[in-house]
Amino acid sequence: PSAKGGGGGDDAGTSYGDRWYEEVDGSEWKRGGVKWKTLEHGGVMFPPLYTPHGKPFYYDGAAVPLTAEQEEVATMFAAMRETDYAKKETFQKNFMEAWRPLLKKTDEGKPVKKFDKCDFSAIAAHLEEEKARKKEMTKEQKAEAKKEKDEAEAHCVFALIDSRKEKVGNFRVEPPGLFRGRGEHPKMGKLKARIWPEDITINVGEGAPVPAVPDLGDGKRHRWGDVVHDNTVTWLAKWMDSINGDVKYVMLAANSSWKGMSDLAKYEKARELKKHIGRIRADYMKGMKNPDMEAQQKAVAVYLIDRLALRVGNEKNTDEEADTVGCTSLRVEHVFLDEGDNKLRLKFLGKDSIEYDATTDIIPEAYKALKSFVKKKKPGDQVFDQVNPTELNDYFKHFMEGLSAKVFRTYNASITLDAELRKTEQMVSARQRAAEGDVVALMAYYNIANKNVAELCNHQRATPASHANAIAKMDEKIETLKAELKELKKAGSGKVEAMTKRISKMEADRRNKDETKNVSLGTSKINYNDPRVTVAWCKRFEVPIHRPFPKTLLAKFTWAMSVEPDYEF
DNA sequence: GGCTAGACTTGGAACAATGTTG
DNA sequence: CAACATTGTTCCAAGTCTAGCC
Repeated sequence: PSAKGGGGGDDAGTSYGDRWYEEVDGSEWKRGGVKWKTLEHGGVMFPPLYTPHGKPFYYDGAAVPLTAEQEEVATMFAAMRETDYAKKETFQKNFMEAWRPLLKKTDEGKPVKKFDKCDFSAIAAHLEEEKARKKEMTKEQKAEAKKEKDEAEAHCVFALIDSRKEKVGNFRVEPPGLFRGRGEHPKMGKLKARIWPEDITINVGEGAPVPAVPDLGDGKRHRWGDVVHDNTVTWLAKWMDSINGDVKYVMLAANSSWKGMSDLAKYEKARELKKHIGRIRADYMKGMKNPDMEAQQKAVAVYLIDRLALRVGNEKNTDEEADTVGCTSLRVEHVFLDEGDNKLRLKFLGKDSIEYDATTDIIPEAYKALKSFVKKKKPGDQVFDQVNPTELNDYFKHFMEGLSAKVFRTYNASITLDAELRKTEQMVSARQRAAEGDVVALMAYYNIANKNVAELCNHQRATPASHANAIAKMDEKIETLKAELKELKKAGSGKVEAMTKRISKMEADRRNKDETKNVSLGTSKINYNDPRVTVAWCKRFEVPIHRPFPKTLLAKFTWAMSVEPDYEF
């Protein structure tokens, strides 16, 4: 039970209204603290039960009749036939292993065992047809279908929490399917089981009505697995995932007050780090000179987390999960120290199996220390064998309450954005403003600042499918404009200057598009950049807030809108 | 103390809606 | 107005981190 700070009486901190951000400052948002007094909601929506299509499946050239249960899983695979997953051996193997027990129930004499002899093409063709039929629906039909869906879900969309109406995020229970792990995930292709009401725990206020168990259409009367009244958590429902055994939660949407308060608390914590970062940096500089190996490793690990914005790198089980690493789990094979004096190259797969590959100038002390850490070790050995995330996070607590490794990422991202945006006057020329218009020129610069943060955090994406095409089109356009320019020059036209500008703008756009083809800008905007930095900047430069923050982000960040123009992270 | 269940944030891709263009 | 591109939303996987168990 957390006492409300700032004179709110001895009640738990849940008495704020819709505009909670005018009343609280984020400091009362505590893990394990009381989150609500009353909680009422409509429960969850289940995916429809499987309807068999009866299309044939062939094994070794012959049609094999499938039961509904068998066909359902075959159809899951058929739907993924053209994806990269379906071509991977691990996926095929896990899929067959999941499918076999179902097939076993009926196959006599002609067991379906070898993946290579399976032919899903008729089922795949059927799925294509269905897709085409859906596409051919008229506008009216589509609208009608959407209306029906919305009506069926309406009771789940909002929750009533301490008299506030709050949007629920993911009230749809995940449908069964073939697990799509990222990277080389050992479990890819396994069957993710269907979730039934009996698997679900509902969390609801003590006096509130328990949400009705929906009729699934299977003629059975279902019940919730459990109903609890836990006011120290923010989830409305949960169930256990059959792939990894971890818990999946139904929580509120990003624009809810709970997420907002938590967000505010997160950024305030990161700002708090500003006051302590000097001491922390001084301490790791000292630590690198400490003859004790453990002290040295801790110092260098913190240095990398701070300067390279690495994640802490918790332990992973490579039999059950993809082999990815973070700072403390780096292995010798990921570290290259032969790229020049005091140059560190790190090449490893991080979260989501996204590759980190960058060479950074580091301080000589860290370079020297790293050399000693990898000495006499095998490629598969840990670089930081004497430190682990728990120890690091305990150590951080000596400097600041609540400080943990991830705070450094938030801190570095937000402070970078703030610093970059402070250079706006110098970076956006009057000429550019005149040529492109103020808002366009300013937003181009904002996006560069945003891109710098994304690169700091190594937020990458696959090149969009349309990229090459789009670039080719732009090139073509540039060529035409250049030809036009030539004509204008020849004619001694007054439009030469305007055309030159137009071309350079176009070329800048092209360059920008190409340079950001592999950069994912959204993640830093949504999770790392203190929104108040952006809001204040918009106010200072008279940029409409919807330019950097489209509708959903605006809703997510309502708490940040009233910040003063001179706000500093 | 070490371990892990549990809760919550972070993450890219897939999908849907909307905007642009020919 | 269809085809395509872009932007916005949903999905659900994959991290972090600590309370509380032994």
